[in-house]
Amino acid sequence: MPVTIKNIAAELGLSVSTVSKALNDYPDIAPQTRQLVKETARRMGYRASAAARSLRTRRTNTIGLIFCIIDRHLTDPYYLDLLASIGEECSRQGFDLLLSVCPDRRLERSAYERMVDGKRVDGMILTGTRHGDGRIAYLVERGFPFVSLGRSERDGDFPYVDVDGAKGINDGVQHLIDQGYGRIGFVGLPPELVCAGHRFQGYQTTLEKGGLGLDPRLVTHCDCLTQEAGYQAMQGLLELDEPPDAACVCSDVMALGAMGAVQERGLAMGRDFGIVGFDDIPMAAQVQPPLTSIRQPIYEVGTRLCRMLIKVVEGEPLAESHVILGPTLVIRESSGPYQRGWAR
Amino acid sequence: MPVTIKNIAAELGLSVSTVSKALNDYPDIAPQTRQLVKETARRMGYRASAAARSLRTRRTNTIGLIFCIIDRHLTDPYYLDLLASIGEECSRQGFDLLLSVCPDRRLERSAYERMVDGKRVDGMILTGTRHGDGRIAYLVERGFPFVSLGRSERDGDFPYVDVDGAKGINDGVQHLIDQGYGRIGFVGLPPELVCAGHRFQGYQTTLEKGGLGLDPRLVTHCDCLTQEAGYQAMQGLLELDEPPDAACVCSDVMALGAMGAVQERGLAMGRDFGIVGFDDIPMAAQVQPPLTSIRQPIYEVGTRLCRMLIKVVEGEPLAESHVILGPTLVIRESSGPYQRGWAR
DNA sequence: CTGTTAGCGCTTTCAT
DNA sequence: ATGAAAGCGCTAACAG
Repeated sequence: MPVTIKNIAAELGLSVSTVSKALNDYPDIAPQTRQLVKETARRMGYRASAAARSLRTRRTNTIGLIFCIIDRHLTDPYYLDLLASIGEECSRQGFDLLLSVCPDRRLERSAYERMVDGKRVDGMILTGTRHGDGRIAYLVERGFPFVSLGRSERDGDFPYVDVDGAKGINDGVQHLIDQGYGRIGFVGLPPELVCAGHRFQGYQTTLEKGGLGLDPRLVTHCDCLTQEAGYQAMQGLLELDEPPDAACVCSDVMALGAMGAVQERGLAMGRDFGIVGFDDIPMAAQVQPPLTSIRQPIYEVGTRLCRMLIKVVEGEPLAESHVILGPTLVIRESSGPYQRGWAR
Repeated sequence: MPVTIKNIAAELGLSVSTVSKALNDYPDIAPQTRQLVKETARRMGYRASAAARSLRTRRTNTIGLIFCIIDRHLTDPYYLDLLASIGEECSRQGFDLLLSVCPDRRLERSAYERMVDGKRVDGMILTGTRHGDGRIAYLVERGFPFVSLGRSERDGDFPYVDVDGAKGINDGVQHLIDQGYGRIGFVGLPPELVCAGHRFQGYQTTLEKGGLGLDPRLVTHCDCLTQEAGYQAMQGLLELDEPPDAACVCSDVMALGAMGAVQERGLAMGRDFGIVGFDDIPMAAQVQPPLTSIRQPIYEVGTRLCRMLIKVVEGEPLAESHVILGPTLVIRESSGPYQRGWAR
C-alpha cells in the first residue's frame, strides 16, 4: 500500500494542503511544522506520485529521446556515449530519461506523438537532424521544448549543439594530403542527414585549398551507418579505373568495413592506402592497423544538450543557444605516410 | 492547447464517459458512436494524457531500467544490444522505457525509489545480479514486479533470464585444451556478480575433467569491466614465475586489454598464447588477431526479459519463469593451436 | 446504449 | 500559519 500525502496528514492531524506545502517548502508554513512533516514523510517512506503531481503541475521532470535504429544502427558505440552522457546529466539534475527505440522510420512519428502529445515528457532531444526534418516541423508547430544534436535549415527556431564536421573533415583530409596521398576519396553519410553536407563541404574545400581537384567519381556515400555499407562503398571506389589511394570515411563503423575492403585487395593500410574515420569510437584504437579518426567530443555534446534542454524547460534563458564544438584529429597508423606500391 | 476527452465530448454533444468508453473499445457502445468518436479524436489530434490515465488506472505502460555505470562501464557494447533489444520489444508492445543512468553506486537505491515508489513504472528490469543484492531485497519487499538478467541466491522469488556461463566457459576452456594449451589462466568478473561464480565453476570443472589441476595463482579477476582492468590482470598473470600459456577472460572488453598485455610481451597471440573472451562484441571480430569469444544471445535475452516482465505486469501467467539460454563458442584466431615458443 | 458521479493524489487559490 | 475546496484528465461503477 503506497503512502500518500493524505496518510501523512491523518497521522499528524494536519490538512493535506499543509502537508503538501511543507513538503514543497512553501514559505507560509511554521518551521517546526515543516520539520515535523518532512520527518514523518521520510519515516513513512513517502514518495510523491509522479502521475498525480504531473497531472497537476503539467511537468513530468522527464526528457524524451527517440532512437530510430535504421537511421544509425544502434550498434554504433557512438550512441552509448551519447546516451551515457545525457543519462548522467539528467540524473544529476533530477530528471528521468524516457527512451524509445523505434525499429522503423514509419513508426517514428507516432513515437513522437506518444511522448509529446501524451505529455509524457517536458522536452525532447533530437539526434541526427535531417533535411526537411518532419520531427522538427512537428515540434516547432506544437511549440514543444526541444534541443537538437545537429543544425538544420531552420536554424533560428531552436537551440542546438553541433560538432564542426567541416572542420573535422578538413583536418582529416589535410592530414592525408600531408602524408602524401594524392587521390583522396570520400565516403559520406546518408545524404538526408544535414551533417552529411557539412562534412562534404569540408572535403571539397580542403581538396581545393590543397590544389587537388575534386573528382566526383571518388565521392560516394552509405545509406546506413554500418560496417557492411562501408565495405560496399569502398569496394565501389576500389573498382574504379583510377581508384583513390586514400579516403575519408564519415563514421568509424563504416571505416572498419572500408578497411576490410582495402585489405582484402592486398593493399597495405597506411602505406598503399590511407583511411581517416570519424567519431573515434573505442574500437578505432584496437583494430589493426589502428584507425586514424576525427574525434567528436560526444560526452560534452550530450551533457550540454541535456543542460540546455532543462534550462529551456524551466524557462531559464540560455547563455548560448547555438553551440558548435570542435572535433580533434587523432592520428594513428591507418594514415601512415604514403608509400606507393609498397605491398607489391 | 492540448485537446482532452472533454473537448471531444463537447464537440460531439456526448458525455465524457461515452467518449472514454468508445476510445477504449468498451463493448457497450454503439458501433457508429465508437466510429464517430474515434474519427473525431483523430481529427482533433487527441492523445490521452499519460499522467491522468496513469493516476486513474495505476498503470504507466512504462518499464524501468537502471544502469549503474560503475558496475559495468556503460561503454561496453554489450549494453547497447541489450538496450536495443529491450527497447524494441517495449515499443512493439506499446510500452515505454524509462532509463536512469546512475553514476555512483550510492545513488542507486534512490534511483530505484524514484521509479518504484514514485510509481513511474509498472515493472523493472534488473541487470547484473549481485550477491546479497539490495535491489532484489527492496523489490521483493515492495512486492514490485520485476525480472532480472541473471540468477541470484533468491532464485524462487522472481523470474529471470540467464545465460549459462558455466557452459560457456566450459566450451571455451575445453577448446583451449583441445588446441594444446596446458596452463590455462582465468580472468574473472567482479566477485560480487553472481555470474562471476558460475563462470568460475565452469573453469574449475573443465580443468578437472581435462585432467589439468587448478593452480590458484592462475586465477584472478577484474573489479570493473574495462580494458584497463583486463590489461592489469593479464600483466599480473604474465609476471608469475610459471605464467600461463592461455587464458579465459570473462568479458571481451577485458580480453582486449589482456591481448594488449600479451602482445606487449612479444608473445604471438594464438600461437604462444591463447585467449578466449566472453560476449562476442562486434569488436571481437575486428581486432588483430580476431578474438575467439563466447557469444551471449543478448538480443534474445533482452527480448525475453521484456516479454516476461510485461506478462507479469499484466497479470498473465508465465510459461517458464526461469530461462537459461545457451552461449555459443565463436572460434577465431586468438586461440589458434599452441606452438610453444613460436615467437622466439 | 448513454449519462451521472465519484475519485485517483496532488497543488493551489482563497478563506479563515 | 493552517485549512477547505476546486480541479488537473481520465476511468469505472452505477443508474437510467
